[in-house]
Amino acid sequence: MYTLSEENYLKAIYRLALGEGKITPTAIAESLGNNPASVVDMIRKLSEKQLIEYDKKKGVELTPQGLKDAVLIVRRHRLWEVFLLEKLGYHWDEIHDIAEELEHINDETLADRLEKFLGFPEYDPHGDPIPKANGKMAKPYSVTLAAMKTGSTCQVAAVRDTSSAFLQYLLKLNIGIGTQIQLVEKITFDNSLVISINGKEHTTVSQKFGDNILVE
Amino acid sequence: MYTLSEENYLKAIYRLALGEGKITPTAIAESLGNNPASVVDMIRKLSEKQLIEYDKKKGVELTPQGLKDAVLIVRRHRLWEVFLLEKLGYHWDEIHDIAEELEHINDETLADRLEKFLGFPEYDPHGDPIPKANGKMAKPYSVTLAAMKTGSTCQVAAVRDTSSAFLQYLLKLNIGIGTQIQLVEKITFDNSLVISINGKEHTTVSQKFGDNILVE
DNA sequence: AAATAAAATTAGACAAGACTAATTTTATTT
DNA sequence: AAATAAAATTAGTCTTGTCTAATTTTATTT
Repeated sequence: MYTLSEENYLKAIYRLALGEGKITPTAIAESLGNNPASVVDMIRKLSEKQLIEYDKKKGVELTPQGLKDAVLIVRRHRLWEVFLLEKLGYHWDEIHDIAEELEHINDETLADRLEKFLGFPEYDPHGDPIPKANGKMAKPYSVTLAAMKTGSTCQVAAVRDTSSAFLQYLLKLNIGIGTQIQLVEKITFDNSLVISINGKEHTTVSQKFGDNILVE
Repeated sequence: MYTLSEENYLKAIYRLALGEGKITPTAIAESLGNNPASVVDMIRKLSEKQLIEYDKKKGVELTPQGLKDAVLIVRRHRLWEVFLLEKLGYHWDEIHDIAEELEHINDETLADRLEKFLGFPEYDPHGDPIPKANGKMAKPYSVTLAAMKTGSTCQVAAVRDTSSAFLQYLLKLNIGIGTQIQLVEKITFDNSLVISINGKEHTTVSQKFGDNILVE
């Protein structure tokens, strides 16, 4: 299929496309930790391969083919995450980096077989929907904990940040997918959140924290 | 750990070291389908990293560290092959190339977890012994079908060639690990073998075929 | 609108790992 | 032992994907 780099660019562009606003070379560079000059080169390459279109006004956009390829990579990543957690017993803070490598293994039927073996999971261990073979997937969760009304109660549906720093912090706080959280108070000074985890003790977390928890 | 190329060289050298005779740059080049000039470069690189030693007289040898690393790659390859066959339902002619990619995924505990998940298999689907975490493994099978006495009966223990061309041929002949074969006759003209598969009809196969079947 | 800042782009360099062609070294014949 | 063949090595090139530094373009301030 494509080189490792090409796939990583496709994935980065796909992820950026989920947010709003146009996708600039600088944004891609930041997302991949690369230099913008390198990104310009790769934009040229992927454009020639008809996987993206680049227009100074509109920014970078995936073509239908590019989108299809990007979604396949995401599909593989998320399926492997389920495998690592459920079958091999990893914790959710350990699986991202390994899946980052596994996702590039390309075989006609591998993802489909893995999906079947795992029982056609809908969501990965971080709460992200797993694309089906046809590219369709459940709608991602989008409401953040920080956006909830004071006093309301919700359940953790997904995490935005999948860094092990964040996930280990959640582990320490006893928060996982499905954990019930009540938003007790918003501190107006710095938008900190006072929350109650599973009806237990009150804890204060930062706004950044609240922005990275998606609830339902 | 190492680059993809470095790992592939280590693996190739390991495989060649199982045979007899010294390991020359040319042999490595043939084994990887590379140019000898490229091999010379990599020999220099791996020597600097103390993974191999190269002496014109003795040829290439793995250092203790190089051997350890090579065995780990082989371990990962063979464990993934078991996974692909037993858990994902691939046939044995389809798994080699995928395992060739999976084997390079490096994680502290991945191979150990996979091994446990698979129930600590001793042999892979081609009959090759799977190295344990400490590097030890069962002795590989070494007696070829071609080396058997006329009239004797044996069981297929392993295959030397893991190309899908060979494995598909075996599939067509209904030969797998454990299949009983009787060596009915050796044709002296070209060393062809007349065999009886599972006590059934007689079939003639080439010497090359007989050299690639290991029996017990 | 001019000045300034930010973003995008170009030009040129570099490392890895492959190649070809030429040369040197080693091995094998005659 | 000389001639020849084979293997090993060197030298130089190429591609991929990155980088830095310099320049140009676009956006934002004042």
